[in-house]
Amino acid sequence: MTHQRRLLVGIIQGADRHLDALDLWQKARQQDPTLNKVTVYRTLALLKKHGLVDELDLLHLQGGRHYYEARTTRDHIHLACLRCGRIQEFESSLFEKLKGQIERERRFRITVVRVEAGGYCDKCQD
Amino acid sequence: MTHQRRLLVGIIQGADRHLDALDLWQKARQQDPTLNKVTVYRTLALLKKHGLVDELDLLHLQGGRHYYEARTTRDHIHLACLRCGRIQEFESSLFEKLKGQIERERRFRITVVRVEAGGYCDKCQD
DNA sequence: GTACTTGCAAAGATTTTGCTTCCAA
DNA sequence: TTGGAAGCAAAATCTTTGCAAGTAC
Repeated sequence: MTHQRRLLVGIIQGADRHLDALDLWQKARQQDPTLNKVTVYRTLALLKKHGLVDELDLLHLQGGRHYYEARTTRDHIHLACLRCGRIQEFESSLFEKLKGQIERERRFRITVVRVEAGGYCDKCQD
Repeated sequence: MTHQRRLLVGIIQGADRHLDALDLWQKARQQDPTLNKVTVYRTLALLKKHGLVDELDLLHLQGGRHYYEARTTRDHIHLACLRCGRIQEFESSLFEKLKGQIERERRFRITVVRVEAGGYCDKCQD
């Protein structure tokens, strides 16, 4: 556990929105200007491999980057508004049931699941 | 409607697996060797914009590329085995109910939805 | 002390853009 | 004929790799 990793993990856990690698690097550099972008990518890969962060695309609303969030106890769905860009999160017991159905009917053991819906949020409908 | 577009659309619709831009280009070149890779990207962007193809990442099992499939009448879930790489598709009325719940409870009008689950398929469990 | 991590530079992979020429309608 | 599309080359974006030097334990 290096101080670079401690710093990056702290930023991800304290984030109030989804960060991509560049966002994370820029925030980290405010506290440690020598921290290299490559270290960000390597740390994200490590955290992802260990299941501590989830990787999202948010439907590539703004290019091909990936966003990261600390894994929480309960899976949730991301709703991305195609007009205003707002990202909402949504939890549902139906979603939990759906995962159970997949595990039972296909005998597929789920370790990571990503649900992203695009459309128009309540504020962006005519 | 150019012959390049006709060719690319035909390949996507006839595909028996998920193709990325390079796959598509290589298949297209067999029939029209002058077809440019850029045309593939531009055509995919157009089809995506018009909702005729869906873009997937399949959890980036092998790098950061995108995969495309012709949009079908019914949404489905992609199950990616982290060990053998097999991709399964799964349809479920629970999934339809879940979408309905989101639309009702959040008043969010869904136009595109992507569900990708990673884990271990029936053949890859101990 | 040693195995693992970092920084740096460079390369790699994927996708996009500018611009000219061409073609479908 | 004309506006949009394709081809080509080059650039932009995002991510990974090789290697020497540094650091946690």
